Amino acid sequence: MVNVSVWQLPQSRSKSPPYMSKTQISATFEQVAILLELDGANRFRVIAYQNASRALATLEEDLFLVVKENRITEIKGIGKGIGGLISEAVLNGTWGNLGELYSKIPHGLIEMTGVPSLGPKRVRLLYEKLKIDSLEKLKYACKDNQIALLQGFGQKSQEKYLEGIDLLKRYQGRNRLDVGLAYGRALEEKISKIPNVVKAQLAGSARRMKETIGDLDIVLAAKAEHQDGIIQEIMNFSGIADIKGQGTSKISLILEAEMLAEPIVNNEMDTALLESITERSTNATIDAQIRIVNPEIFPFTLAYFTGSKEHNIRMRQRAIDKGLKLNEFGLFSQNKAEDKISIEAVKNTLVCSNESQIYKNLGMDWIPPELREDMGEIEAASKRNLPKLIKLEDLKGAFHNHTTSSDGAATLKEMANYAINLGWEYLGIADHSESLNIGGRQIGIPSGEIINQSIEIKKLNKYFQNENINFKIFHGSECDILSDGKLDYSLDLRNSLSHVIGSVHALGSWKNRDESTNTEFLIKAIEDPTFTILGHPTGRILQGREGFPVDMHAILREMAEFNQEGILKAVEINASPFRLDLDWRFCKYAKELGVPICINPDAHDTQGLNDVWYGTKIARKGWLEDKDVLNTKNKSEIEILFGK
DNA sequence: GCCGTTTTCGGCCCGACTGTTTTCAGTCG
Repeated sequence: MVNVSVWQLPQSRSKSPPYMSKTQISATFEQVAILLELDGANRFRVIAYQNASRALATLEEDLFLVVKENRITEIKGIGKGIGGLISEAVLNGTWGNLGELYSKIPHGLIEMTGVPSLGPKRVRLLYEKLKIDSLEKLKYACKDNQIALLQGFGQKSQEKYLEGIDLLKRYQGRNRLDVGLAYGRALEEKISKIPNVVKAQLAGSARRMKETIGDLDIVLAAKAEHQDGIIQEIMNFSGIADIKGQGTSKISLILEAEMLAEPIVNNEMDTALLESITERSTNATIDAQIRIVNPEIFPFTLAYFTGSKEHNIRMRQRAIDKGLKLNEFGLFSQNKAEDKISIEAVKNTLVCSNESQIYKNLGMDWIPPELREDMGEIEAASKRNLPKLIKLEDLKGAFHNHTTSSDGAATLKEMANYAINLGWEYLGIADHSESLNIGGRQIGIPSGEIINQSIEIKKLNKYFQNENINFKIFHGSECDILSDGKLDYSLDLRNSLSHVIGSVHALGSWKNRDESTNTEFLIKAIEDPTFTILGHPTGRILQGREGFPVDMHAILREMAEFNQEGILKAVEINASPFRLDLDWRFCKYAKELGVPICINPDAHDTQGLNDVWYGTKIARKGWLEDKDVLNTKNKSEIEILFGK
């Protein structure tokens, strides 16, 4: 979850405790886990740091408070050792003896583990035996035939590493959800068309709708006698950059852009997904794993490879508690499963023809894939208490959209017509405010000109009324939150609008300040009486740039207080697949606090309105139901809320 | 390094595939 880019221990800029934020400590522990692995540490110690990192990232409470009250080891996954480190980081701003680990491991080893089939153990061995501590040195050693001569290595490993170094340059790491889905659906469809394929379905993080996708997992069901032939057909697909591995039950491929050559025909997906395909650099690649199983095993394999890993661990534990054993081949009674692993064991499985029966056998409701992150869904499904997740059809409009008056490509009228065709009851227009400049060019609407937009909107609304069209345009603004937390435009102007979406655009000063200062300024903006919705709360661009540091839990708590007093302060899920900000991990907390969430496409053209598809998926991932989302309300309800 | 209603030790999810071995360790998901 944490983007690891700088390999050093954070230094505090604060003059008094808390010296470190939970985000900083969480990111540090993720790095520590990697360094420990390279150091040859016990693998469970590595896992302990990974778990602690995750526990901190999902901690809703104020960390400083937890540390002060000596409750740090009450958090599951944090014991005496790691708890001590956390307290020290928060109260003193120091990191115990972690500094030793950081200076001991050459950081070049980290990028070496990125080479396919080269892991921490072998990287360490290469470093110890040949003093290789960078990709360059590795490349040289391969060409110089040094690797093949090493004990435990050979000619094939050497060739693989050399190839891997080149592939690494084309590999972009994770991919945005839209890009991952485009590749995933393309491969899924191609495989489905092969004769004798009973079923092929995308699993993994793409099925769980994670905001970024590492690699693709596809589960393929076919009768045993057809499997070899099908594997051969897949290997002959165009658009395969490399074959990483191939067995009787699994193929591991690297896909390249040619995979997308044939258009996807899929009635569920919208144009936004198809558009994303063309935006993709043609030289980039994505990894894909295909599992081939007999049809009766399919639901188990699908569930297993949908994950997440954390969800699966809990599921297996639950099976054990019930005297059963769950794996990717079936659900067995413990005694019958003895000594029978893998495909042989299937003869003893409890028959489940779909995923829902697997959950049922474990005394649970079927869990939608988006929720399978071990964020409380196991408990909820056991108590038959899962949320009734929001659907795309529940949306009645959206509030954050642009027109040609600022940096949009479509006119007010074009945007409105498209929204009407989507079946919406309203469209909120929120063009940029006066201060927004990009590259010296003014993007936002000058305060003197906003009246023109207002007149045009009133005219259109009158027309809709006269023609008996149940549709209204709400005139808002995406108003810049300036670096000191003040809002752009005059108070009078903001008061004249139906809604004010406060967004940070000039990220510079926000990225250079610490978390608590940013949180303070953002709260100041939210407190402004004209402020309605917080736009793209951190300013992140997925796979592009990190957002500015801010304590989102604290922000949401602040917004909750206003809502308790009946004053609307909502937070947006920016539905653009480039952003998906608010992060879904905060949605459940917002929901529990009663802070309304708004799924906003931030559309800059008519097609952009379709991005609410992604926003809805992310909202589902964040446990949201229709009642938690502001833009599921109908037109008249919104008129009352906005007072316009 | 964490955890505990078989609790202070001995587990911690586990199977496929690969290459280098001649029975297995490392990597990956």
